[in-house]
Amino acid sequence: MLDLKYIRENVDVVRKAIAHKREKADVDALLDLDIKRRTIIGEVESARAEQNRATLKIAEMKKAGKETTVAIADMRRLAEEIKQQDDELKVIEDQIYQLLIRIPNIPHESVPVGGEGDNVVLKTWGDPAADFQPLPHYEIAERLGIIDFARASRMSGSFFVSYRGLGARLERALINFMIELHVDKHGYTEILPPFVTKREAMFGTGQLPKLEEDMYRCEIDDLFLIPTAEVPVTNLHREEMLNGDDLPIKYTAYTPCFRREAGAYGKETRGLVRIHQFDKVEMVKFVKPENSWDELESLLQNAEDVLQALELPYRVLTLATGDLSFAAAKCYDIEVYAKGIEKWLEVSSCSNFGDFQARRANIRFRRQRGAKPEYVHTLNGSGLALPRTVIAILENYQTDEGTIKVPTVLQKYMGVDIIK
RNA sequence: GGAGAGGUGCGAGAGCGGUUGAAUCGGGCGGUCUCGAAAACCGUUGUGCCCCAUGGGUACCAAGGGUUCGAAUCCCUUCCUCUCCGCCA
Repeated sequence: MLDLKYIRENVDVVRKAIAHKREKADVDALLDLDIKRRTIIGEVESARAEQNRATLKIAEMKKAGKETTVAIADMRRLAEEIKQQDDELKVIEDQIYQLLIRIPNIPHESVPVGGEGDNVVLKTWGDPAADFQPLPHYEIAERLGIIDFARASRMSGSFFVSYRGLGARLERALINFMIELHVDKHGYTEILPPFVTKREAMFGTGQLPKLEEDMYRCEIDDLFLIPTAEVPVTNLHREEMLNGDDLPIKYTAYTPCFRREAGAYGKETRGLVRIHQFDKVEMVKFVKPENSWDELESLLQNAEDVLQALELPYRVLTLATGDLSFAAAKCYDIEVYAKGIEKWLEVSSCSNFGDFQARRANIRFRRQRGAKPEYVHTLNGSGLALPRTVIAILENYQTDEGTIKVPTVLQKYMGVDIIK
């Protein structure tokens, strides 16, 4: 959410941001309502001031034993008026809020303007070339009996999977490896949060109101299954005043993620590429405003470190404005190369949200005791999403005998050096 | 699931429906004293919004409604915390 005052004073910047992000938001209506709002506030508040004065006078009159019925009758009328204006104000403020929460964050100046085709490849690491054509992961996994697509679909529907034997073990190995890397080497604190949150939490990080259709929801309790650990972990500090000395706060968390992927069924989603439930290790940071751009770079580096340790080829993209998510000011995508299906697959998005989420979730800090509260900046990035990492391992570490070598860093977790 | 208790400022904690933005204590900050420190004493110590803006106004005592001329204080709803009983991984 942007600051209303900021919008009022920077209309053009906001308009441009909306256009570049290919969002729809009615700035004119917002400004209109803002003017109305301020007019009414002026009226209501002077009426209140009068009411407050009168009310003191009545108290004095009573104390002095004077007759107050006339004064009270007058006040009754005034109170009625105030109530009416107040109701009107409330309607307007609600309308303003509804418009406000639909205005996207403003892209950073370094973000290329355009759509998906304008994403910029920032760098490529490792070698995507293969010396033989490996099988797609879904075939090799099926053959080795480490992922069971058919039975998972039978009980839960399509796009759910069940890992088995060393497949399940590989999943756990990756989770442990990533968490330990971020905790031991990158200085993050591990969090194991709830996997279900309330509506307000989804609002805080910006999933709602836009993405309601993309989430699983427990109707009776109005609770949502998290689509990413970003939601519970960022919301840990919702409505809090943090101590400036404690910043930056860096959390990493493993959670399963649930996404309905409504309307996303297509032919490019075979196997593990797009599933309704997947595991992910996430990194979340709360930082001082002046540091957030540096923190974005180190966040990206932390995510890259995972792929480098796994020795998987990848590239980094700077997303163009049109591809940027609603709440992000800037975002890097990391895509791992899968040699079997011959595709670059997104395994991480590292974003700086500036104060956009913090304002919405009301996460602030004070530099020192007694200093003015300021909004923190929040960032998050996957480190990494598991299924596509598994795809890359199954395809890139495949041998021409149809076995899978276990990446060196995972061997101590797997207990074996080959899956056969 | 059943029965209770409670949610007040940075913390603890008070608050007959009318100078309560909120007593008191503690903490923080500033000062006096001191060679320095401690102690003691004095002062100070919230956020948002609006405006004819070095000032004025208004709102906020979990959240939202209601009663009233006037609500932290009374009523209703919701959320959260705690205790006891039951049930359960």
